[in-house]
Amino acid sequence: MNGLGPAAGDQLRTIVERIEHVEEEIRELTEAKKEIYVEAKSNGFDVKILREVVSLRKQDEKERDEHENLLDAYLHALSKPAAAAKAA
Amino acid sequence: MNGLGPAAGDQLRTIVERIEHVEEEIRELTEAKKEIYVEAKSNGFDVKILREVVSLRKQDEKERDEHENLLDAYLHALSKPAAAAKAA
Amino acid sequence: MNGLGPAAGDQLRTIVERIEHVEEEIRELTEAKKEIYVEAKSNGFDVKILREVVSLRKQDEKERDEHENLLDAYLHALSKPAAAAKAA
Amino acid sequence: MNGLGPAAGDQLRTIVERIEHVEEEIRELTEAKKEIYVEAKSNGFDVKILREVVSLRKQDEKERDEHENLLDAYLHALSKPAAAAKAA
DNA sequence: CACTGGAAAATGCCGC
DNA sequence: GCGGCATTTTCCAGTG
Repeated sequence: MNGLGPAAGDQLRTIVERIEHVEEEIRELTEAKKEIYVEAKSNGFDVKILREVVSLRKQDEKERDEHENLLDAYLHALSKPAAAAKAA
Repeated sequence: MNGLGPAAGDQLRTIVERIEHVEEEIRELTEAKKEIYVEAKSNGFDVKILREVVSLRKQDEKERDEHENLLDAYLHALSKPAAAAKAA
Repeated sequence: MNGLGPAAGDQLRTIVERIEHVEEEIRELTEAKKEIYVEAKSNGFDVKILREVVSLRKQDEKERDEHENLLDAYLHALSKPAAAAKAA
Repeated sequence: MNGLGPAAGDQLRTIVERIEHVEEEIRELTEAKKEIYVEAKSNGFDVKILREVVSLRKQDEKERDEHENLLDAYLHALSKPAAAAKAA
């Protein structure tokens, strides 16, 4: 016995194919992204700076989220009756 | 002067938006992929092995052989008692 | 009242300091480990394979066999044309 | 030929042993850390809160660092003559 | 084409 | 003992 049921082969094939399909789409989009950068470059943009801008916008967002999380964590810890208050 | 033409701002905005859109699609597909694995798991498949299967199908035979040869060489070198591991 | 005794603050401080101290030691060792790999690499070793060797030595034979059997079962199920993959 | 020099076996063994030694030390420290938490718990502390405290102290530090980094990044991007300023 | 940093995956730990 | 979470490890795109 191997832990697989009777019709496992078919199911397995379906699953693997679905995964491979999704991965193929991801690869295509990654390629598309690369091409956008190439096109931008050919229009005179500095690719490095461009990446930096995109990255900063992501980080800004993340920063904002983390702030909220941190705040929540503190509030949560403080709402606990005991040890948290001592620690503050 | 900065080396960019007059409507560079608009162009820049468009570019950044296109990139962010593509990245969003990639995120969604990555999420979809994760869900396929979760679903597979709930159907009794071993996710780790499943990933290994998908990964193996990506490598062509030659690469696989090369990898195994290299790994064998290391293991063999390790099993030798002393400095007898000549580069055969 | 919070369920902690009077000198809980001191105790807490001590505990937190001990934990942070241990974590610092772990960080240092992790760093040392990284350096060993870097050194090995600069001596011409393939780091990826090296990691694989170390990892293989961790698994005992039994686990390795079980893993291979399971992997074989999956690959076998995949190679079958239809739903013939009975749980043997 | 396999990419390994003549005395590779000895060198390899030494490297692997050093790595395994460091990993053993890390395991011991990780164990020690776990025991500190167990001990704390037996002294009436809430382990979950304790972890939260340790983690918050780490995050606080990181947050401060990241703030500086983010600020630096912006300043850096702005000091670039062209595209960055448009993006601001 | 080797290095680096950031994303994805594996592992280990905790509470149910 | 299983699923979710945090930590660690591995992988890969991007850069010089």
